[in-house]
Amino acid sequence: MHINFDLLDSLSDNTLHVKKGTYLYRKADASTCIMLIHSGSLKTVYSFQGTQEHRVDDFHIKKDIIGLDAMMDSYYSTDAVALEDTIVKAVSYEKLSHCTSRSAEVVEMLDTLKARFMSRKEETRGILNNLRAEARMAAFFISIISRMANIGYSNQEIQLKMTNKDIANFLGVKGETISRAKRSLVKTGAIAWEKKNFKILDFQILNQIVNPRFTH
Amino acid sequence: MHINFDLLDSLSDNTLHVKKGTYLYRKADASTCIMLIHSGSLKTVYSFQGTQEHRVDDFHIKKDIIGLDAMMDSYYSTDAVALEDTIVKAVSYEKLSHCTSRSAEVVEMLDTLKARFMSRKEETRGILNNLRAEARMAAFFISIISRMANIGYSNQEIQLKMTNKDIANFLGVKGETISRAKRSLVKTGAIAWEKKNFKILDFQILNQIVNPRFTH
DNA sequence: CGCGGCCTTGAGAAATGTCAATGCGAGTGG
DNA sequence: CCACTCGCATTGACATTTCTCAAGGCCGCG
Repeated sequence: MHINFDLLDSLSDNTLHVKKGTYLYRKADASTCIMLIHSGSLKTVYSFQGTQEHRVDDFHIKKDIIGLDAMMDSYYSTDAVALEDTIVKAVSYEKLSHCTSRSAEVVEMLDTLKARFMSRKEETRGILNNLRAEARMAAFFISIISRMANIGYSNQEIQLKMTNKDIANFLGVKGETISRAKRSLVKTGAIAWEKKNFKILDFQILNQIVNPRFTH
Repeated sequence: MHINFDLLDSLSDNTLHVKKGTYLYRKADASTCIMLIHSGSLKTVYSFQGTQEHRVDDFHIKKDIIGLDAMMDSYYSTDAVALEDTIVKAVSYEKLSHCTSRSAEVVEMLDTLKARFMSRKEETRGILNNLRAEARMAAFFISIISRMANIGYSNQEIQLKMTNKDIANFLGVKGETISRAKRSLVKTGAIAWEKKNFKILDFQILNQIVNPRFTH
C-alpha cells in the first residue's frame, strides 16, 4: 500500500524544528505522537546506562515516520538526534485515535506503517549478518539509495549527512574499517566518492559483494 | 502486560503436530492464523532464491507465539522448521477479528504480542552488533536462558535442540568458531557444557564478556 | 554395521581491531 | 575576517580474531 503523505500532513497539529546535533526526543520522554520527517534527517541511538557507549539503531530520512516504536511499545526505545537542521510534523495519538474510529484509510495506513517499520528492522538485521565489512557497506549503500529513490531522489547519487563513525557504529565495525572498505569499493569501480557525496557506479558489483554466492 | 495463555488456548481451533525437521509453514504459504507453541521448539529461516543459502532468523520455544510477521505484513517472511517433535495451537485470524470487536483483553494482548515481537527483533540485532564471537555466544546464552526462565524452566540449565550450525548461522559466524567460543567460555568458568546440555555457572562473567566496558 | 552429517581440532590465510601519527574541515572566539 | 581548536577521517604497522581447508572422531539412523 502507498502511504498518503498529504493525509498525514493534514493531520499534523505541530511542526518541530530540530537543530543539527540536538535531540528530537529521548528514551525517557513521554511519547504523545508519531512524526513525519518533512526535511532533513536523523539517527536513532540506543544509549547504555552507566557508560558513554551507544549504538546507532537506524538512520531516518525525509518522508520517514519516526516514533512508531513508542506507539507499539508504549515508550521510546531510542534517542533521536538530528544529523542536520531538520523539520518534522507531529501527529498526536489523540488525533490519530479520533481518526481511526472514522477513517478506514487512516487505520490501514497505520497498519502499513507498522509493517514497514518491522521490515526495516529485519533489513538492518540482515545487513549485520554478513561479517565482511565491505559487504555490510555495500548493503548499506544499496539500502539507503533505494530509500532515497523511493521518495523521488536520484537512484545513483547520495549525500550522506551522518559521520563515518555513525556508519561504522551502525554497521558494527570500527571507523578505520569504514575508511578502508570505502576505498576498496571505489577501487573495484562500484562507487565514486568525494567528501560526503557518493555515487553508485555499478549496482551489479555492489550486489555481488553483498551476495558472493552469485558470482561463480 | 502479562500474556493470558489460557485465553489464547481457548481461542485455538486447531492443534498441529510437527515432526522434527519438517516445516510448520513456508514463506510462500498463505497465512490464516497465529500459533502458540504448546511443546517443542522451532527455528525460523530466511531462504534466498536461487541458492541453497539460508539464514536463521530466530529460535522459538514453548509459549512463544509465531506467525505474527504474517499478521503484520500480510505474508510470512520466513520458513518455520521444527527442531524436535513439536505441537502448536493455531488461532485463526477470523476468530481473532471476531474477538477483537468484543474483547478489550484480546485487543490489548495482540498489541502486547506485537510489541514483544518488535523487542525481540531489536534484541537479536543487538547480539549481532558485537563482532566478537564469544560475546555473541554469551549474549545468546543469556537471552535463551532468560526466556526459558520466564516460562518456568531452570534459570541455569538449558538443553538446546538446535545444531551448532544453526547457532552459528543465527549468530553470523562459522560452525568452527562456535566450537571454539564454547570451549573458551567453558575454560573461563562461565558455563558448563556436555553434549547438548548447557549450564550457566557465572552470569557475571557472561555479562562482562558481552559488555567488556564494565570490567575496568 | 556402515553411511552421512555434525562436531572438533589444527594450521595457515584473510580480515578486522588497535594504536599512533597526520591531515582536514567545520565551528568558535577574538 | 582570520587563527585556533577540536573532532573526524585517513593511513600505516602490528596484534587479534575469524575464516578456510583438511583430517579425524562421534553419533544417529537406516
